[in-house]
Amino acid sequence: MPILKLYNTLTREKADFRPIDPQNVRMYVCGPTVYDFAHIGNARPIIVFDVLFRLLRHVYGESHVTYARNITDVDDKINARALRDYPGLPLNEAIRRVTEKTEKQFLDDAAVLGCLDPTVQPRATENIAEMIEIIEKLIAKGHAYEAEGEVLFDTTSMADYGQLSKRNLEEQQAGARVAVEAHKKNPGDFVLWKLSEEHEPGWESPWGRGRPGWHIECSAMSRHYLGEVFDIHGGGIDLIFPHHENEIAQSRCAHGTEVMANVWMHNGFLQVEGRKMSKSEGNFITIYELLHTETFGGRKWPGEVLRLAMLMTHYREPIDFSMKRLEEAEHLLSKWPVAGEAAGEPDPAVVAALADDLNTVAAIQALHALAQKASADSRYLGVFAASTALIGVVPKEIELDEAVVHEIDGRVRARLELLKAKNYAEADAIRADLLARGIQLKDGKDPETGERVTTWEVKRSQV
RNA sequence: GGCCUCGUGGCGGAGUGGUGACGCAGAGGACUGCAAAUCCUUGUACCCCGGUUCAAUUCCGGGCGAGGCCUCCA
Repeated sequence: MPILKLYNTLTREKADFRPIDPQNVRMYVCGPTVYDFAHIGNARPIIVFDVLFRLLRHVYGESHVTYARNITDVDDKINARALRDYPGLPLNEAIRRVTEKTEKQFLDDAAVLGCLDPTVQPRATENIAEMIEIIEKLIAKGHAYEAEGEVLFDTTSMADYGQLSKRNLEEQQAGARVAVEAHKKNPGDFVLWKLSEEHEPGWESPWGRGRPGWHIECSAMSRHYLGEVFDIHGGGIDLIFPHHENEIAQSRCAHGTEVMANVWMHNGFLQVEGRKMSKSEGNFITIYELLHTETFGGRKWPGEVLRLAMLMTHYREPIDFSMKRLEEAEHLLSKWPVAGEAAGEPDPAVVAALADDLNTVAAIQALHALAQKASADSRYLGVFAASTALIGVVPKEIELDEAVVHEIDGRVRARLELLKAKNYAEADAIRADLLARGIQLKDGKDPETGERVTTWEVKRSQV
């Protein structure tokens, strides 16, 4: 069994991964707030931690890994979006439409990107009771207080608050732009619960009808599904502060534990064509658009190409998401054989690369070498398939219906006849025509007879 | 202003106190009617300045530059 090495944001170093219980390795990843279609930046943690999930399952066994990824379906952004998109509907109905539609799209996107379903995908609204329970504990232990219709976490009540982000509260306050909110004891205190207006979504609680703050859901759901202390907690690098810092504060103070999760992992940011992706820059692009429309580079991109492009950079490095990168990924993928059924153990070089803090770059290189071997010798196809399954990038044979295959074969034969007659113009016209449809002809020689043998493959999906 | 991360060839990226990983792209060649595919060959790289050292891209210090967080954005 290979020993995984993982970089831990908590300690800022790479260390051997020792699960609390190898029979049940537990990982939590912050999932989407379902108010808008996921963009390509959101796809990164989904893909990166899917690879980790696959690796953990490989090392510890499929039934010995629990992966929880939440769906945040209560949030003021959702409320705002509901009001904007469905002004005629009662708010709760409008919210339901927004979250249902967005969640479905998210799950579709994740599937097309080749991600396995997490073991559990809890929704925030299904865990309100858990949240209330934790908040009650925090108040009882003196870590939280009520003020002006809110329950707030008292950051000064925790001696080592700020450990994850290495922030010191006093130093922060010196230069930071801190919104002055009089009801907070300290500027860094954050909301655990806030009262709702009549028309806003709300749940009954000891502090009145209200809704949870942003961070409490992850404390509640991770505890519910993984326990008070678990192995790995992941998410985007921007979540380190304040989100994860505050999750840690809530969970540790409520449960009286030394850590919330042993290993904290964060993926780097994504840029588009060298610039930060943002709506104001006009380079904001959703996964849906990449997969199903021609807005990026004037064409659609298959999910496995997006996935490979994403994994061609180490997860902690910033990634520049460009057309060139996608083309390179597609080119690479086109050289990989369609392997079919996995057979045997995956290539040790691929496993070793991934075991080293998810070095997908090295893994892909090892896969590429294996692909060349498998192309030349079909005995390696099973191992190749078993290995690509580890990163979840599977080269796909593009399905053509029989009539099309028959037609293409006929034209290939016609071309060979034309070549025998040295009618190059017409033969080349057939070749060019097929190429325009994405069919690449490959001429070879029969080693025995020396005669020309033509095979073909589909290069692009739009045939 | 505070804190964090990072600076290797056209691009993606390993790695090391002294012998130019590797992949992609590019170039040359073989093959081909011409291509493609395939095969072979090919790379004056380590942000700057000091210091340590026989020797630094690699260690130390200082700069410069890029990015991120501090505004419920992965």
